[in-house]
Amino acid sequence: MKPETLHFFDRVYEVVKQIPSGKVTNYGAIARYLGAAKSARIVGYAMNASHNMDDVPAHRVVNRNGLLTGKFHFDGTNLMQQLLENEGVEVKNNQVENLKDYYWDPNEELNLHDTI
DNA sequence: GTTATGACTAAAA
DNA sequence: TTTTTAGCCATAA
Repeated sequence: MKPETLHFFDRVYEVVKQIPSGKVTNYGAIARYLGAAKSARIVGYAMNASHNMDDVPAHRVVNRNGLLTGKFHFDGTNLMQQLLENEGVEVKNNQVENLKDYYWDPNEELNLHDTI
């Protein structure tokens, strides 16, 4: 298959969609999974455009520090935090507690990229 | 076509 | 230790 034919955004969405409930990941991990380790910013940019796609759980993607950087892009003031807490993720002051415990790495969990 | 920006990250001070 | 700088590359203007 030729992933190059797909836009970067679409690949990001496919990965984000596969994040299990109650788990979170960071932009760098997704970028690395797509083969662009140093282009984490593009992943975040893709998330910004993901608002049109309801299937993309953007709230499960946080920055490397576990900080909910995209919180202000959600409708509600603390909608992103509530969504995570609703899934069992402990969030405190816009930051995920025990991030290492909730962390989900596509490179570790998704050995194959046939899903796309 | 060139410039600016960003839901980031890693390295340097 | 914390703060700043630089790199990254796809959109937008």
